[in-house]
Amino acid sequence: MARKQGSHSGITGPKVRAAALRLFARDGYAAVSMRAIAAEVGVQAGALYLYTPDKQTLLFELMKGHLEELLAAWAAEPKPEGAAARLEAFARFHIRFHLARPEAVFLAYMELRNLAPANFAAIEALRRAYEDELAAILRDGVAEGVFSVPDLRLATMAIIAMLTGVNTWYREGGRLDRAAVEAIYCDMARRMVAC
Amino acid sequence: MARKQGSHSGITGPKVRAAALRLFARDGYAAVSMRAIAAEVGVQAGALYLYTPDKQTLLFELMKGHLEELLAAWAAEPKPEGAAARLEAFARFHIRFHLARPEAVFLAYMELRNLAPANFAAIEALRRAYEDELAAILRDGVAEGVFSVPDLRLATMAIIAMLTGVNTWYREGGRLDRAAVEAIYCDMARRMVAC
DNA sequence: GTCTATAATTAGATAGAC
DNA sequence: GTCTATCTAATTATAGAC
Repeated sequence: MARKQGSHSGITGPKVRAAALRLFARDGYAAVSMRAIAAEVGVQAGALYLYTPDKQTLLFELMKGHLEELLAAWAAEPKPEGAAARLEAFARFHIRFHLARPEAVFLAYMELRNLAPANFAAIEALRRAYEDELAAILRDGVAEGVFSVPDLRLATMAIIAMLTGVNTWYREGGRLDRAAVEAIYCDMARRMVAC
Repeated sequence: MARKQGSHSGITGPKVRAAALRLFARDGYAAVSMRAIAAEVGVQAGALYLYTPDKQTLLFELMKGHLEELLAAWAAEPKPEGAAARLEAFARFHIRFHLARPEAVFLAYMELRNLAPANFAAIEALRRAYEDELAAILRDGVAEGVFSVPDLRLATMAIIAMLTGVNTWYREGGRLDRAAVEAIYCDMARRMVAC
């Protein structure tokens, strides 16, 4: 019987996370067995527990990693002068970042209910921090007199929902490329809050 | 041993669907066992199979029923003259209908991947029919010269994503009541497509 | 670091009593 | 119409060999 043994080490950990992300996104956390993840990686189920204490932690680490990467990437973006330009930068960044990792985005939205309470709280805090970035841009725009926003929090939620919605229908090789989609959504976001 | 027997008939069927809806929405289709549904109804697992051939059909019927109800309710709405007024009617209807049944809405968005292929196709057709209702309003508005829409399909998806997003954050007894939320989102939708 | 084997539990669905 | 009992298969996680 073929028995793979020896040192593949150093890469199995990332492979486990990649396989879990792919399968969780495709079939849902509850529907994916540890055996299925192991098969995707090419090891036996027992070996997974060298890389994660349990299935729940695997899910949490994936979601946490995604949101931390999102916040870090936005922090690293150049921030132009003026709220209008910063809103455009945010909209374009959001679409670009989210279209580049559809599986992680899907997971972060769909599997919140499968998080243990403490893990859920941590994820919600990260999400809220990201929303606050957009809220700050809108607040600045109102202060500058370039935006008209009836309700700051609702406008924030509306724009994020609108932008994230791209992931539900965008397909590579479709009618519009990413740049065109970015431009059109940018325009719609600007209109929503323009004076 | 207490053994409930006799004719509770005529109400168990609806109770099964209601229990399945509640549990599927809360825990996810894959995480809910037939035993859990039975316990919620107050019967044993075997009894469920008098009301559904299997778990998959139970999910499909819930989603199909929700979307058919959505289409029928919109068809029954009064349609004012003019695309601008019809857009307002659509936005208000969408928020009102969706906030009234958060569990069914959640299910219809989250459990698409757990549908068998044929069932998925049927659900997608119903969803597309609903999207087409909004697309027709936007097209009429462009023809009337009251809307400016860079891309009809993207504007349709953007408005629906924005409106449906209300369900993710709205809580009864929160800062704004439903009427206020309707009004603000209506305003944002109008701005998005206004000339 | 990975395997095999296994414990303890639970799943969807069916059969037959009442 | 519902219950009890059961079949078959799959689940998470652990123990110990190598």
